[in-house]
Amino acid sequence: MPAASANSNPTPIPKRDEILQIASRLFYEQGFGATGIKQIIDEAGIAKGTFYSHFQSKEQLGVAWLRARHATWNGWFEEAIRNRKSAGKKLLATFDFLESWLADCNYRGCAFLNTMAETPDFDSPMREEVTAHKNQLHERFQKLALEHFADQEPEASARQLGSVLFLLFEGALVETQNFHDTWPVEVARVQAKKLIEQESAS
Amino acid sequence: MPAASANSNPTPIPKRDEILQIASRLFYEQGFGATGIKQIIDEAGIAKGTFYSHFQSKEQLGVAWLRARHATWNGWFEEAIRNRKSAGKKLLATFDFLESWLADCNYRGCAFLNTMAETPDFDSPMREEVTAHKNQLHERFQKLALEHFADQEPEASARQLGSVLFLLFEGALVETQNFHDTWPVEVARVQAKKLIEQESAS
Amino acid sequence: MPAASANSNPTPIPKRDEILQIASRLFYEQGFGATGIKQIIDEAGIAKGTFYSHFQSKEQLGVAWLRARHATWNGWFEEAIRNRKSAGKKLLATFDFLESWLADCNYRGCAFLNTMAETPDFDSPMREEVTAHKNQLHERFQKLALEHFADQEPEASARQLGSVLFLLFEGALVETQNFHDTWPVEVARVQAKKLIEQESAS
Amino acid sequence: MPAASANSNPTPIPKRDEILQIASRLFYEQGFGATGIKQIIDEAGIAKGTFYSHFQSKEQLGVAWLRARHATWNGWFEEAIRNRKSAGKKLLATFDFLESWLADCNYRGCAFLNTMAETPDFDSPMREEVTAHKNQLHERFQKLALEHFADQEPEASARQLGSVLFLLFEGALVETQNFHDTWPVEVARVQAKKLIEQESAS
DNA sequence: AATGAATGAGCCTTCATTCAT
DNA sequence: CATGAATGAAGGCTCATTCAT
Repeated sequence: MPAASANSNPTPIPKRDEILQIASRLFYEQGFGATGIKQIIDEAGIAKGTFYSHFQSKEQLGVAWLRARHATWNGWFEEAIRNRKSAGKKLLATFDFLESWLADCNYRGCAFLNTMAETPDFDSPMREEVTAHKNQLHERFQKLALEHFADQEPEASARQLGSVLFLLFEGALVETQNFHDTWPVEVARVQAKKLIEQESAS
Repeated sequence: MPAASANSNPTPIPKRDEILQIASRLFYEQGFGATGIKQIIDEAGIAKGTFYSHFQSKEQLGVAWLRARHATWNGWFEEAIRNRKSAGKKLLATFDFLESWLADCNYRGCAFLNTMAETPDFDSPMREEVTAHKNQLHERFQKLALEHFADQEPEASARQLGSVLFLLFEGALVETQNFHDTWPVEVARVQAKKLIEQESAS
Repeated sequence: MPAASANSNPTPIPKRDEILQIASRLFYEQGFGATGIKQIIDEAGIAKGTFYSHFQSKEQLGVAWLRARHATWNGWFEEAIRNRKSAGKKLLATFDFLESWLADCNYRGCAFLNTMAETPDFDSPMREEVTAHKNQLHERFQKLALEHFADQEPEASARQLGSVLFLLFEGALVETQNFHDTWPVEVARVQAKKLIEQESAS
Repeated sequence: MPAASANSNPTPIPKRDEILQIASRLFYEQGFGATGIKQIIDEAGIAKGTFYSHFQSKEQLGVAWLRARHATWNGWFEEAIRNRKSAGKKLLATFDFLESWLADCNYRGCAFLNTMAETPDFDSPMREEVTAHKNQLHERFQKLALEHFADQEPEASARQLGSVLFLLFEGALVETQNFHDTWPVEVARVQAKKLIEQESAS
């Protein structure tokens, strides 16, 4: 037995993370409400009590899921636009990212919007995560828009364009999920290109 | 007893309709999954068996709900744009309607998109109702766009604009629900106006 | 098959009553809190849901138990004093009853006081049953005392004696349960006799 | 580090005592069965294992609670009668003490009788504490009665009176807890006075 | 001593559906 | 058509206790 790092467990994933990982998959694929604690602990191979020693409640697990998802998804998003040379190119690239991500996730769509749909209470902890996530995404679009339109448009106008691109992004996301077809992304991208380039040209 | 209007029975509301009406309210406010049969029959004041003599299953009730909702919501939509004198005006009016409807429903949003979010199976009966509803709405936007842009744009371009307006509508809908604030509708309306009028001007 | 009353089921005990009967035994023997719904339904041979179609909640079952117990126990009490020729004799007979009942129930004591002990919340539905039961028992002692002392004592004094006999009864009950020995009943009876007869003599 | 009082450790409260103190409050207020280990360790700010290194089991903690409670309550009792000049006065003073104590504890009543009620097994360790406590209290009443009635009554008669006063005390205790009203103490005190003084007079 | 993850049986309650009446 | 008792799996969560660290 030379070292613990040899074969089987190179730091065997802290149990809490394993639970979160399994739950994340199930919440995303089936929905938060449709996923029971039992399924999570069965797939994790642990006892009920073990689960509750790691998470106060199912809702707290839901919050942890959305927080982790926020980091993960933002990572994908930023990575996808990182190499683009300008803010305009980055804005356009978001729609390429949208298309490939939605195909990859089998059109299950946005974990946050799906959660919002089954969480009517606006003040619930999970809804706060949803709002925070979308707020940040909206701000990201605005920041890119401000950068791109800075020298040709007044700030208010640039902000409006950032919001429009955000809404096109969200609309395309939701309708691609709905139709299981990426035509909405294509439509949005075409319009986005027009907005981004036309303004430059005028 | 020749006619139902004869004596004892002023046909108040057929029981099936009453159940559907109550269920519709609950499904919309709380979500389909979060609403139990028990609550429905309790509020309707009927027995379990009575419910199942009217509806095969909860899912069938869900389908009936979405079908009725489709008719109702489309009625609101058409009514809201009926008086506008041109297709362009009608397209713009859809955003006014969106704003007032979302405020009226306490930002609970779209019954169809909410249902989609908690129904991962694309082939399920309820998802079919969702897809059908959004398909028709999209076609409505295209039809109006074709009418409005008919003489100044090629058909493909008009269709693209119809789809863009649809995506702006859907994006604004979803984000107004999310933020409990109508700024997204305002953003979408401003852009919609630009698209509708600018094209006319160019 | 001549009649349903022949052999097996002469009105087979309504299921609700059977549940109540089983639960009553378990609540009394083990305590309300220490008895789980599972044990009740297992002994009744029914499903969880069946239980909940008969009783709203465990607490409601508890209330039903105490109400039934009130009727049963009062029946025993009244039966035990029924044949005595005078109010004084009846008052004395309550202590004979107390002794034989406590031995019969294996010194498990009073269902109501036991329930009170594990129900700190004074306003809870089960506590209300306890208070009502003891109130009525107290009033029974007072009524007998008024009858017995009517012509030799002012009313207030007769009431005081009724209450004293009630407290002796309750004290003896509780301490016989505690010690698993009926000496407290004996002590109480001797004192009761003195109070009942001495007053007559003075 | 010769003595524990040296530097860092002003020995605030030994941890075991702190646990016991917290548990005592919770057991008394909520009942033994209704109080979970988790609540105790949470309020004590310690870990599960720490708890079990101080107490073998919940039941052993229960025993420790009752032993400590015995000492505490007896202290209150003795303190309350200490200044009275005679055994007769002391006997009477027990009812004054009863009244003020029951009001102070918010009518939660006697920890021992409450525990008895939820502990059907007569031979269990906790029941032994209950029996021991009540035995000693009964003996205390007898001792005072013997002292008070010594020269006017035969011993057996004095003992009987001691037991009667004990039963009145217990009955008043239990019914004051039940009714959340001290009338039972008042009734018992009036009778006690009569017994104590009348015998002296006869 | 002290930690807190792990256990597994148990808590009370609700689920959608069926079926004998 | 209507009733509501019956099902059995599942819901989220707590229980007292153990044990490797």
